Amino acid sequence: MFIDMELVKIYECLCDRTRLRILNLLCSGPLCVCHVQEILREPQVKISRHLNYLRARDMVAVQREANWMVYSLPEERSRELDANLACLQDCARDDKLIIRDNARLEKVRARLGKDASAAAALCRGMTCRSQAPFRFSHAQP
Amino acid sequence: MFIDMELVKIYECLCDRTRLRILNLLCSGPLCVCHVQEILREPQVKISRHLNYLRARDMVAVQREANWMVYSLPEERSRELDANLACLQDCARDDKLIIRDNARLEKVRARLGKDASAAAALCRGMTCRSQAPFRFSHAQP
DNA sequence: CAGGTATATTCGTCAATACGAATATAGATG
DNA sequence: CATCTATATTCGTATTGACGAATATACCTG
Repeated sequence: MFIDMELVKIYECLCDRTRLRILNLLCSGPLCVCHVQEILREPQVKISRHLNYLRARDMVAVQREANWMVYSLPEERSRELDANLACLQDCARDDKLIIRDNARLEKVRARLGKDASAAAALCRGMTCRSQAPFRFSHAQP
Repeated sequence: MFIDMELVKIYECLCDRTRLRILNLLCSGPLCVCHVQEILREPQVKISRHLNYLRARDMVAVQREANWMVYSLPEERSRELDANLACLQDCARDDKLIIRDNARLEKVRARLGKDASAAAALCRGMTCRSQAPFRFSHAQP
């Protein structure tokens, strides 16, 4: 209804490079903090604080998954948010950083794809009952 | 090419209520400061400072017109800027403040329409040779 | 419950920004 | 040149946000 209630808030969330990258990632589906961290290659505190910033403004939703916090876009999204995320995806598609992020994201998703339950948990944001959820996927080569 | 070069800058410009309103106005064509001021009903310093902010980031262009400074969107606009301005126009179309701004804007433009040279100068951002450009249009009822 | 892993919070600091009040500037006019 | 009008700048201040280092919390595992 009023500018500040939604639109300005959206732009405030988008006007930081790290948050913009995070939101771009979440457009492809839910992710836990460590995966965001792995993809952006930024320190954990930084990621966590920006996710907190986004959460405080209802731009993302969280769900605990054992030790992991799975962040996703909120299920109910305003028209403004949807429009701006679409615009972002369109604008960012030829940005080098975003391209690199998306490439890394695909790798992570491919890796998760090997563990059906972990991937399913990530995608649904629901409980994963396998013995070591996600664990293997964080091993570095 | 890189996020910060264009996209973040755009969002920084949009993440303030006053700047967002100004940019919405300029989407309809050039305006001088006093008209922006009249439409937004905000103090002159505030308008001037935000216009300066936008100018420093190449989000608007200026042209002096006698005593008046005529602001407009830059002629050459990046794909990102165009996309985001279109998105803004779409999102803001049912915002009460924006609706009120647009209504006032139409009144100003209607008033200017009576003076062909003043209106033309505004629209083209070019010199107006009539004796008292714009003057009458600032008179309050 | 001891220890590990994933994530969040606190703390101190630094830079950016928003604002109003007062003042300065640039051009027009008489 | 004195003055008026439109706009910009400076000043002082308050708020917000970004960051890294260190620490805390929550859940899991043995």
